[in-house]
Amino acid sequence: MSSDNLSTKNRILQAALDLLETSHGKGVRMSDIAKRAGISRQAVYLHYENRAALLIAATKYLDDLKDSNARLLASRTASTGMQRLDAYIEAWGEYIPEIYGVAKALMAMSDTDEAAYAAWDDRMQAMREGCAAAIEALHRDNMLSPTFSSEHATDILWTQLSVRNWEQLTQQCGWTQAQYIAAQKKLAHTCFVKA
Amino acid sequence: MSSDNLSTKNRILQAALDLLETSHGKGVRMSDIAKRAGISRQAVYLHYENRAALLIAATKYLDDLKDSNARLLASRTASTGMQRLDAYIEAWGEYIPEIYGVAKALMAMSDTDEAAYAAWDDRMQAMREGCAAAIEALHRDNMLSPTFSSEHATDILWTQLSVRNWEQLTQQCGWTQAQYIAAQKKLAHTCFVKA
DNA sequence: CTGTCAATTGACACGATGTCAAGTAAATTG
DNA sequence: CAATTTACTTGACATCGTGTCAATTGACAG
Repeated sequence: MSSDNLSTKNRILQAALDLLETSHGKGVRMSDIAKRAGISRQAVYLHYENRAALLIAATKYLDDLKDSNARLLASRTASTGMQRLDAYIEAWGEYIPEIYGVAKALMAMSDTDEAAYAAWDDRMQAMREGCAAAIEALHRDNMLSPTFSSEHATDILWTQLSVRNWEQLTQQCGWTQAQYIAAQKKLAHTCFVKA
Repeated sequence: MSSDNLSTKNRILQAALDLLETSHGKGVRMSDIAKRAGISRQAVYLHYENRAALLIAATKYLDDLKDSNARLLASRTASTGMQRLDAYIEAWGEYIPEIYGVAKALMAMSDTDEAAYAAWDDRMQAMREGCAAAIEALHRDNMLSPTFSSEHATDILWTQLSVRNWEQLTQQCGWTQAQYIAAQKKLAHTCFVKA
């Protein structure tokens, strides 16, 4: 409860985030995190039950640091549906590289750890809400293309904006971040905006 | 070299495939595979160097079983670019659920095992060739929309048809296989075919 | 001075992969 | 038929990472 306690807890989270960012989420062990936080491996467990809990806490900590909610909600203030769609694609798209390391680690853990899966799924459902809101805004403007239902359009946009897709396009295909954002906007217009 | 040897090797692969299919690639241990193949855990290593090698062999074995190459190449015989695009989306789309289990396991291993990564990457590059060929066919028919370059269109189609996206749309969004195929075709038409 | 709290150290269990040596049983070969 | 080879078995053991436990230390607070 003391501020020392808080400080150690945060030092652990910061250590985890540093390591996950530089290693792209791969091969970061509890002992590595402890070493970087300047404490013993066992002491980490005084603050976090297990690896999954630590990773989950790290993503929440990162959200606060980067003020992600504010950034994503900002897109909701756009006046037209199209502006709103663009703003959301940009806000989320610029956010992905900042969470990529932790996200990768959390996704990898999701395969084996129930809690990690739930935590990641929760975030992705929140992200889906943003997609649904953007599609809904288009619909209200009577600008939603009849090609797909609102429901299907949301599913497609949600999938299109996944972290895995960002990874593939930027890491494997060699797109720059700017190309990624521009292409996703163009793609969404082509698919969802009435001609 | 004897047919007994071959038979055991194949029994191991078949056991692995059976288990991976029913468990969706999660939590299949060497001992599980051995048990199902009816041999001791250690004996598996007489046939396959390690888990990664076994998984890689299993995907190749599955390809042969399902005659995947023939099915994917068949799309190349379509006369128009659009037919070719549709045929490829359908052939690959129908193939995904058949390899899903092994694919999931191989993708999970790719995080830690270099050889597994190389094997999976190799398959994905081959899949990308198919996408590139379909886009190229559209281009030759002068039916490729000017929205994206051939290169970018290939990247987008390749990403759109990823196993992860299939997984998200069918498992998380609850799409049926038929809905998935239909939507992917519609999506590709909207994005890549000249209006 | 005494208790509490954060952290340390060393030891250890577990699960999974992978290795090694010795042994067996059946088929193959001289 | 006897010797050898082949495929496999068994049991033991190393390694790595996670997670736990008990005993100890050092600081700080009442």
